Formats: sequence, structure tokens, C-alpha cells
Amino acid sequence: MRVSKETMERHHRDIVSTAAAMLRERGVQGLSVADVMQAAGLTHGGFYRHFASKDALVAEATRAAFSQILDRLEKSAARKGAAKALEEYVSVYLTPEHLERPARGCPIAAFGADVAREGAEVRGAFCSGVDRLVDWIAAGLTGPETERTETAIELLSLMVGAMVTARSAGDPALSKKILARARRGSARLAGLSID
Amino acid sequence: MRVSKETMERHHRDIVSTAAAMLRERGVQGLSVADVMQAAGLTHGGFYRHFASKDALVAEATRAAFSQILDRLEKSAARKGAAKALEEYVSVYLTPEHLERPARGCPIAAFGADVAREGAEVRGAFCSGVDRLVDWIAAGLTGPETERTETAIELLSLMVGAMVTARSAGDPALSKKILARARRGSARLAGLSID
DNA sequence: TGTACATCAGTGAACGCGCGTTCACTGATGTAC
DNA sequence: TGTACATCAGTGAACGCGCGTTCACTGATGTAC
Repeated sequence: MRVSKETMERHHRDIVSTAAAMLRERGVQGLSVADVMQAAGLTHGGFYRHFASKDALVAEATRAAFSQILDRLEKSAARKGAAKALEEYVSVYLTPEHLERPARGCPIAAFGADVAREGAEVRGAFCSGVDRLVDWIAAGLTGPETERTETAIELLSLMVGAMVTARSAGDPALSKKILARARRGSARLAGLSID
Repeated sequence: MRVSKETMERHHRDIVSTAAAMLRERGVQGLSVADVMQAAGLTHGGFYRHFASKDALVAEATRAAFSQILDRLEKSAARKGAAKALEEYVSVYLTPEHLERPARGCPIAAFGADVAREGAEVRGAFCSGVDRLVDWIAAGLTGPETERTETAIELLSLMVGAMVTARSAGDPALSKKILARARRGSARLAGLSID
């Protein structure tokens, strides 16, 4: 039956945040509308009162995933300063915990390769997220802006590649080596002091 | 009807190499048995005379994808020397051509994230491919072996991350920036002289 | 403020479709004599 | 070397299943008076 406007908005947020997590666990093609709705505590029939298509959900969940992360990062930067916040971001990124729990982790490492196969709506949402992330990283670096953006791109590439490769390898020994090496590489690259 | 042993072996190779390309274009979940068989010029019914399951095909196609690449790289190293071959590999890796044509490109960038969600058979095949690739890269570097392997891991991470991020971004301007920066980063990292 | 009614969020069954997989069948291959 | 026959790679229809999506229905919400 009909629910109040507030309840509907809560449901909408529940669906999106559930999808944002499942998207990172299962990838775009692995995300099922019925599963998302069930995990959000609803039945699948009501889905199309909220979204025009699965694509629309994926786009909105992508925006949500990046926003969750960037909100957290911006708060962290406001509290600790941009440089310190970046140091912490990199340090937390390259951990076995992030490797094992993609659901709240980096969208690029989790389903960036999938997005390359998606339509304009999803790609646009993803691209704007990448842009924002690069800008946030650049803000934590020093030097002229162009150089900071370039270093941010290199740092992000290194982190994403290390996470994708470490996750794909499967072998825990190799995964550990990859993360450890990426920590050192990131530290050198950005002049960070990571444990 | 029944075909000769030679024909069957040719069909098998056709299926595997077709799958190795489609796997990189569409990802693991996007790969369809019927599509692979059709692209290989066969009907889908005969698939299970060649493979126990789709998983078995994915595992074999993964081995084939890495072998195709490593065979080419090993020949290149034998012809030009390990250092020069590595330089060329990195230079070709970080191009718009590789970005736009994943079918014959790097399996890690193309479906590494998917593999993290697969079973032991596929993961094992993938992991051994990553190992071999890291070793080949390390052979093109200088210094003590441990350090070479570590640099190889960092170099590969940077390249994979740059390709995944550039492909996902969709925006050609951002993609170009990412590849350009990764070229410079790789050159500095490995002491290469890339155009 | 109270009432009558139109709206519409959510339900659950159903749609067509493509998936991985199975199977009876065909007829060329390969082998036993 | 020639023949009779068992094997089995490939065909194409069919299987159950889960997918994204649609729809008739329900009944609480929100609104017009």
C-alpha cells in the first residue's frame, strides 16, 4: 500500500545505498534488481516507482558511492588538514581490510573496468566521481596546481592498480607483497610518511 | 557429425582464443557460451565436448590470454634484450590503442576485478599469469633480484591502475592525461626512456 | 476540523528473454578384423 | 588393403532458472471541499 512521502524517500535512500555496496561487491553485471530490493527490505515490484531502469539505479548508486567516500574525505581534511587526511587515505586504502571488503571501498578498483562497458549515464556519473577524487587528492599535495593534479593522477593510478592486481591474484602472499610495495611507492611519490 | 582429431583440436583452439578475446571485451559475467561458440563458427550444443563448464573455459581462456602476451614478450626480449623489450612493452601499454582495444590487451586491466569474484580454478590460472608477468617485467630491470621484483610490482600496478581509471573515466581528455602521466611515472620508476 | 475521494508506493504474479546446461540424433572418423 | 562397425564431435531443440521489466491490485496517504 501507499507509504508516506518520508517513508518513500527513506526507501529510496535505502535502495541506493544498498546498491552502492552490492555494486562494489558484485560488479555492474552481477547487480540484480531483485537482490537489491530484497536487501533493502522491499519487493522487486516497486522498483520502477523509484527508477526508470537498472541503468538509472547503477548511475545513482555510482554517484552515491563516490559521494559517501568524498564526504568522509572532506570531513577528514577539514578536521586534520588536507595533507594529513591524504596520508591517512592512502594508508587505509592499501590494507588487507580494503582488499577484503570492497563494499565500502574504492569504486574504481571495484567496478571501474565494468564501467568502461556501460552507457553514457553510468560513465558520466563515474567520470565526475573520478574527477572529484583526483581534485581531493591533489589538494593534499604540495607544489603548483598542474603538478599536484598530475601527481594525484599517478598516485591514484598506483593505488587502483595495486588493489585490482592484489585482489585478482588471489594468492595472499602475492597480495601482501603488492600492497606493501604500493605503500612504499605511494609514500615516495607523494612525499608521505606512511608507517 | 564427427570431425577428425585435427579438426577437433583446431576447433578447441578457436574456441579458446575467441573466448580469450571476448573475455577481455566483456568481462567474465559478460562472456556467453553461445556467443563464443557462434564467433568460433560452431553451434553451442557442442561446447560440452570441449569443456566441463563455462568456468573451465574461462580458466583456459585466461591461461591463453596470458600466454599470448608472455609469448610475444619473451620473443621480443630474446630479439631486443630484456631492457629494451620492457621499455617497448610499457610504451605500448600506455596508449589510446590499448585503451580502446582491450580484446588483445592486458587481462588484469580488462577483467582482473571480475576474477576476484570467481572460483579457485579461474583465480589460480589468473594468479599464475600475474606471477609470470611480474617475473618478465623484473627481468627487464636492473639491480638485485628482490628490488627488481618490487619495482616490477609497482610498475605493473601503476600501468594497470592507469588503464582501468582511464577506461572508466570515459572522458577522452581525462583519459589522455592519465595515460600521459602514467608514461612519465613509469619512465621515472623503471629508469626507462619512453618518448 | 471532518469527510469523501483521488493518488500512488508497494505487492506479488506474470511477461519474454537469454543464460548455462542436457540430450536424442546424425554421420564422418577411426578401428578391429 | 578392404570392410564392417563402434565411437563420438557437432547439431539443434529443449530444460530450468534468473534476469529486467510490466501490470492489476491494495489500501494508506494526501488533498479538495
